[in-house]
Amino acid sequence: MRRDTMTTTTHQRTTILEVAREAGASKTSVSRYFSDERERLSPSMQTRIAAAARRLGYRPNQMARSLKGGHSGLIGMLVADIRNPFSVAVMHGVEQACRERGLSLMVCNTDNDPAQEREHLALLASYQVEGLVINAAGSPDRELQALVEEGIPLVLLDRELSDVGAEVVGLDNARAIDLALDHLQAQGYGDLLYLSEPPEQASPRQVRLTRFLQGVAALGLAGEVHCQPLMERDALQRAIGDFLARPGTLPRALLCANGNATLAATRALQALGARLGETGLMGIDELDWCELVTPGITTLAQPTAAIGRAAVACLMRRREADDRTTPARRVHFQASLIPRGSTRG
Amino acid sequence: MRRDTMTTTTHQRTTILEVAREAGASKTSVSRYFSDERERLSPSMQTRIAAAARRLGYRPNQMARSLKGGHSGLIGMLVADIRNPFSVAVMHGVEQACRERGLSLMVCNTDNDPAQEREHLALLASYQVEGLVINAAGSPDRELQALVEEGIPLVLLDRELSDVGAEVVGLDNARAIDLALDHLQAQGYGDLLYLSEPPEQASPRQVRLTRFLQGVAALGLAGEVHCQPLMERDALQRAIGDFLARPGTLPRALLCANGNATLAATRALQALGARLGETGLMGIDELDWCELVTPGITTLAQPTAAIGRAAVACLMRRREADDRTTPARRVHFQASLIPRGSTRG
DNA sequence: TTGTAAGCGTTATCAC
DNA sequence: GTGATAACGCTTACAA
Repeated sequence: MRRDTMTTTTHQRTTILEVAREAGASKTSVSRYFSDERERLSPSMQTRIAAAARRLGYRPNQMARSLKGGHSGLIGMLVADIRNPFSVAVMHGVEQACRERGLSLMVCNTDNDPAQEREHLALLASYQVEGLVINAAGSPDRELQALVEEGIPLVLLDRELSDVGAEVVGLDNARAIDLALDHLQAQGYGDLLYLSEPPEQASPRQVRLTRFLQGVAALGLAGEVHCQPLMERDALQRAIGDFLARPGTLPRALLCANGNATLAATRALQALGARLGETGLMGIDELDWCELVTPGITTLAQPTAAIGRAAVACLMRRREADDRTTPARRVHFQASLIPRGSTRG
Repeated sequence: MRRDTMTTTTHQRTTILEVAREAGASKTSVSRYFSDERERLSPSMQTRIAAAARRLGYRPNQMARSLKGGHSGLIGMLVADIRNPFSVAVMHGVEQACRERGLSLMVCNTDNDPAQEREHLALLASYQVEGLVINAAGSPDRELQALVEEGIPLVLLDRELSDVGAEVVGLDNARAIDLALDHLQAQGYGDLLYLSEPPEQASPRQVRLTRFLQGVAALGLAGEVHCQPLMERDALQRAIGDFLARPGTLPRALLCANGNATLAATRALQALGARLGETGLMGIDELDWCELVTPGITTLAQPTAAIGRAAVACLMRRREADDRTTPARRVHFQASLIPRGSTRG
C-alpha cells in the first residue's frame, strides 16, 4: 500500500483518508479543511493538513462530495448551436460568471435537435447540476417542468418556453427591431425585406417578425417577409432577386433576423451583383467580418457577455431564495446600433 | 414518503431503491437493468423494472455511479480560446465522437491563461474524467504528467508539449506551409510576408514559421516574417505598409498563420487601401466570411471534424490497452487548398 | 435468474 | 477543537 516513487508507476488518486493518516488527523478534520471550515481548526492542525495534502497532491473527489452533500458545483448549459458565434459569446459570459463563483460549467450542444436536447437534459440532471442555463432548440417543456419540480433552478436564454415557470434572459427584441426600422427609414430606405429562418419554435424569431410587420405598418414603409431555412441558397437568392427586381422606386433594404441570415444574405447579394448601400443591408448580431465586407455591414450588436452573466446571476438568486413561487421574470437587454456603409444609400 | 402528485410539490430525485421497491425487485437487478446487463434478467423482471422506472422517472445518478465503479462517463476538454471558430469546430467533432460512444464532454475554456489552465486541469481531474483532450495554452507539463501517472489517457490537440508522453493530433503543419508556398509561387508571388502571433508557446506556430523560412529559401522566394500580438492593430498595419512600400518589383503576398491573423491582415489591408489579388493574401484556417470579402480570400482548410474525432479515438485506444508504454504517436491531417481571388494576381 | 452485503470518498451528526 | 460513525446512491463480489 506504500506509494511508489518510480516515475513509471501508476499512482492511485490520493484520498482523504491517506491525507488524514499522513497528517495524523481524522478524515473529518481534513474534510473541514477543504470545506472552508478552516477557522474551526487549530493553526497547527491546519499546517499539518496543508503540508500533507500538498505532499500527496490531494484533490477532493467532486463525485463523492456531491454524492454526500448534494453540492456538485456544476452548472449545466444547453446550447442550440455551438457553431453560432453569438451562442459562444454568451457562453463565454456564462463561463466567466461561473468561474467567479467557483462553479464549473458543463456545456452540451444540441445541434438544434430536440431529441438530443432531451437526452442532454437528462444527462445533465444525472450529473446533479445545481442550475441549468438553457438555449432551447425544441420545446422540452415536460422535461424542464420535471427538473423545476426537483428543485433545479432554470434560466432560459434568448428563446422562451411558454409552459415553464423559468426566468428568461435575452435581448429586448421588440425594441431592437424598432431601432433597426428607425435607422433604415432615417437612411431613406422605404421598401424592406425581412429575412429569417422559420420562426415556429424560436420565440425571439417570432417576436422579431411580428414586430417587424407592426413597425413597418406604423412607419408607413413597404415591408415583406421571407422565411426559410438558410441552407437553401438558391431559393434565398431567388427571393432576394425577385424583391430587387420588382417595379417601384423606393430604395430597398434587407433586414436579417440573425447572424446566419446576414451571412446568407450577403452571399446572395454578392451573387446577384448588388451594391451594398444602394441596396441596404442590416443584420442583428455583430460578427467579426461585418466591418470587412465593403462597405461594412450595419448591425445591431447584442451585449453577449452581459446576457451570459445575467443568466448565471438569475440562477444564483433563484437558488439562494429557493423560492419557486417567485413569478418568472424577464431580463431584457438593449441592442446597440453599429452603423456602417451597407445602410448608407 | 409517498410521492405527491400536486404540481407545486418538490419531488426528490428518484433513487434505485425506490425503483426496486416499486418493481418488487432488488437494487442489484435494477442496477443490472441500467448497466446493460439486461440479458441476465428474466423478461418479466425487465418489464417490471422498465415500468417502475418509467413511472417514477428514474435516472441513475452518475455521481454515485462513478464513485463506485470508477466510470464517470466523462471526457474533459481544455480549449485555449473558445471564441476561435477553429477550436469550436474541432470541439464539435470531439463532441460527436463522444456522443457516439455514450460519453459526455466537459469543456473548459482557458482564455489562453496558464493559471486558468492549471485550475481547470485540477478541476477536471476532480470530476474523475476518463480522458482528456487538451488544446494547451501554456505548458502545464507537470500537471499533465501527474495525470498520466494516475492513468488518465491524454491527447494533445494541435499544440504539442515536449515533456509529456501523450499523443498529438493535428495538422501536418509543414506540408500545409509547403502547399501554401507552392500555390503562392505558382500564382506569381515572389515576395512574401508571413504573419503570425508570437510563436513561443504554441508548437504549431513554431513549426509553421520555421517551415516558412526553409521553404522560402528552397523555392528562391523573398520572404520575411512579422510576429506580434494581433491586438496591436497599428503596429501590424505599419508593418504591412512597410512591406508593401518597399522598393522591388516582385508581386507581394501575405501569408497568415491562422484565422485570427487572416482577420487582422484583412483589416489592415483594407485600411491601407490595398487591392486583394494584386497584393496576395492567403490564410490558414477556413472561415465563413473568407468567400465574402471581395474577391474572396484563399485559405487552407483544416479538417476540423476529423481532427476532433481522431482525438477521441486516440483516447479510447489508449484506454482499452491501458498501455502507457506505447510510444507517443502523432496523428497528422492534411490541409486542403481553397483558391480564391485574393491570390489571383 | 435473483438477492445480500460490502464498500467507493466524502460530508453531517453526534459525541468527547 | 477533534474524531468516530453513519449515511449518500450506486456497483460488484459472492451466495442462494
